[in-house]
Amino acid sequence: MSKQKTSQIDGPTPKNSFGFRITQQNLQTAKALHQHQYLTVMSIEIHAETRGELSPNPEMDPIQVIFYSVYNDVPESEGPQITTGAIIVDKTSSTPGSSQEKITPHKPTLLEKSGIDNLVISYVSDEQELLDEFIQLVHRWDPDVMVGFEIQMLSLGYILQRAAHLSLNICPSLSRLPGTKDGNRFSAEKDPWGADYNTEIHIAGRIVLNLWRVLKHEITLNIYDFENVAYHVLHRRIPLYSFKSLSSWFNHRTHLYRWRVIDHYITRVKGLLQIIDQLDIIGKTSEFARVFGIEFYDVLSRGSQYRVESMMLRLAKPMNYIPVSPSVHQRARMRAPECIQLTLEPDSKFYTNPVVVLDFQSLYPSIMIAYNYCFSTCMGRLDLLAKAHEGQYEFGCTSLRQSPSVIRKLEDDITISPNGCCFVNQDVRKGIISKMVEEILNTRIMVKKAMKSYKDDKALYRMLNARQLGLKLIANVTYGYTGANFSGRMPCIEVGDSIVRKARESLERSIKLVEETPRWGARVVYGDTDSLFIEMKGKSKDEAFVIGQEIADTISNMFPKPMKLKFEKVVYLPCVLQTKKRYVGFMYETRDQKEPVFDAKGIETVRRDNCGAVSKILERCIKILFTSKDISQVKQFVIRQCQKLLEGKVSLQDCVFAKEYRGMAGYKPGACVPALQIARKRLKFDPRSEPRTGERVPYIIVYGTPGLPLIQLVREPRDMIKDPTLRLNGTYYITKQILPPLNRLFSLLGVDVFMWYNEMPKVIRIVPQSVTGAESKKGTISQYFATSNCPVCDEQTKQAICKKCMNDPQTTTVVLSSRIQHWEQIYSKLTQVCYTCMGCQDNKQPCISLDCPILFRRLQASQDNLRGDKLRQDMTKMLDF
DNA sequence: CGGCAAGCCTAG
DNA sequence: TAAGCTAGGCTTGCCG
Repeated sequence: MSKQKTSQIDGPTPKNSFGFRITQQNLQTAKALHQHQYLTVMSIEIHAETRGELSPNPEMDPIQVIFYSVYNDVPESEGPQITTGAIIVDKTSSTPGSSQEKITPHKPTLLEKSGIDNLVISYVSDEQELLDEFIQLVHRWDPDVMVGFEIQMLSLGYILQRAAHLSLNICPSLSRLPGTKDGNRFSAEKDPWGADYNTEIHIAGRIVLNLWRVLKHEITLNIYDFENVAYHVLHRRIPLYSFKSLSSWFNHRTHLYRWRVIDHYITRVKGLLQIIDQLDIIGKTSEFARVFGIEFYDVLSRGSQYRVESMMLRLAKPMNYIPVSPSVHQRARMRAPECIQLTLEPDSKFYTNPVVVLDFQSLYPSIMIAYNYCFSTCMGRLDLLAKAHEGQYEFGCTSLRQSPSVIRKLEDDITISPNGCCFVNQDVRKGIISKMVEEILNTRIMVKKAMKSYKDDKALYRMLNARQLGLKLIANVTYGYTGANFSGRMPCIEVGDSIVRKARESLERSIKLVEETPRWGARVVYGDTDSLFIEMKGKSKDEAFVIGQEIADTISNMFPKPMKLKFEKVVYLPCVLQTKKRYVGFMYETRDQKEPVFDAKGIETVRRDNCGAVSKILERCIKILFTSKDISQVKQFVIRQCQKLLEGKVSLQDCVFAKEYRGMAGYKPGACVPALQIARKRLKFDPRSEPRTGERVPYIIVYGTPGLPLIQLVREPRDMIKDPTLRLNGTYYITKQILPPLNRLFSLLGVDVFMWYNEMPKVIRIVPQSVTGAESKKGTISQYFATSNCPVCDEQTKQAICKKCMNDPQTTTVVLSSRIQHWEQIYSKLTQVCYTCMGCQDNKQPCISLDCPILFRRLQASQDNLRGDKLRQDMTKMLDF
């Protein structure tokens, strides 16, 4: 990687300080570099022999197989690109030492179907050999990047921990510098700070990626497990098996099920590489490394301060600048910021007139350039400067001294920011940040131009896009750097505040102009930091486009270059402004666009802290409202959905919440959060199953005794499958999750959504009058489900279980639990079949529906002791239940 | 019941 | 240890 990364910087008279010259030749070189990165990426997963329901534990469970897939990015003529294989411990393996062979599977049809072919399989006789073979494998391929989906508990981490358990430190042997101790480390279990972020694996000369963590920054998902990522990135549904199933299949004495295990992990190792390729992770990261001038791994592991500094210091050094490095104390003493961005309180309502959205293009960077705001041009606050004359005065987190003669000389070359800070003009001295940001923006424009002419060249286009993106990122965080308070290495409140204040002033001026120009007939209804939402009363969409452009041009002319109010070519028609930072609309980007795009900001449709049902229903409702403008249709839809929820006829997946787990140390004592609750529960059962810090932990809400705090109703989704007595808390989902967001929106139209629900005919739910003692706790089963028949004897009763059966608890228990067991069996079969079924893929949802012919047939086939009609009957019962 | 802190996630 | 920024809305549980 280092081969390609740098040399440009020292090249002959680069066009700008970062060495980007967008020339024909340059692009060709870049292209050549990007067609092949000459990188080798190896993905690794392991299978260990687990015990019961427990997760693999390196102190107990030996590794049975190491799976790998290697992507070798070289021109094709030089060899195959992807090699996939496994090293298997087989105690029966007669050959001492390892034997390598290219196997043709003995059951071709089965295996071909599963995609198991062309595997490089080697057998070893024990774990020790497995590790040796693995080390050799690594040296044979010599991968630049080693990756596992989760490398702390599984994959590479498990291998290292297991080796450590066997008193081996194989970290150095895996590295490219086997002799050195430096740079090879991994912390097995506990980490001095208790945080998991730092338990990373370092192997000298190789980059080790914990893929799910990388993906967290790459794409926005509700849950970051392999299956969900594969679904969203690769558009493939991949089944999830428990460790228990995998272990039992692997160890089955007939070896008949082993292929499933192999298939599972091979899908995974291959999938990892496909995900990396699909998202262009390696390409993008390398490109960022080049743009920022930092190392590959640092792009992923370090913050934006590091990036800004890398770019800024490269500019500063030749100019003989040294950055200040304030102490913690100095930083803490710095003045607090006095300005905040301007966020207007929106005129909250449903807009049927067109609303035009204008925003300043890269406002903060533009201000830095236009007004030459920078550390190196700031003279400090005017009041201090005037008083200070001889002595030192406060500046940023340090102090400044200017001789009066200098101040006097500069008097005519100073601009004063709206909050009273002085900056010298750019002919006196051009600010470093200003210069840096200017070059970044210019380069970005060049790159974007180049992208247009290379649309057909996928590799080059991707690279340019990555570069363009990197530049945009860095321009936007440069302001953050000046204001970085608590962690900042070089914050300067004067600079940061001036930028914010100027931005605020600019936006205010723009608003004023719009309101003072009656011929536009426009009214500003909302604005945030750099944007204006303008209602065009009585205007058509076309007129809105014309006037919008005119406003944008007029306002842009009021400001120095490169400040520009851009008509982002967005007209909303119609739209709803809910509150600050929350709005939705049908968006038109061009005048001739026929179908609008649904665009939502901040509301529940785009937030990950509610379940799928909430965002789906809300989005549907808004769409119905926008297209039909008929509230009764919305009402009808909402009521139907509520009924489905109450009847429990809703896909479990739509009711799953997932929130980030901060780690045991990440919560205040006494914190009461679902993710923490689940983590505690899992820890009690199996320390290895604790969610990773930063992991999004899924949960659902079930029914329970009335009065219980919500936290007691939190369950993991898989509990739902294991324990059929649990029922989704339809009431909670409706009244606490679905209706409130709907109501927030529709109350703006004077509609009370809760009324719809209250008036709705509901399923009769009979709650037992008295819940007494332990017996009822155990038997929560029937307390909250809709029936007026006794589930045991089927006699009519007003209670959950009729009096007769209540008096015969033993029979009741037996009847109920055996029925539960039966249902449970069918249900687990059902979900299993459904999740692996390819039949209704276009639905993109597991149907778990009786109407699915494929499901029904498969289920019937798997339950050969069941007659079709009986099965159907049972299934109906279960689904109702 | 209202006010408040903690927690989460988003806009810009 | 290393860590861009602030505003803002919303839920939940606790306290007076």
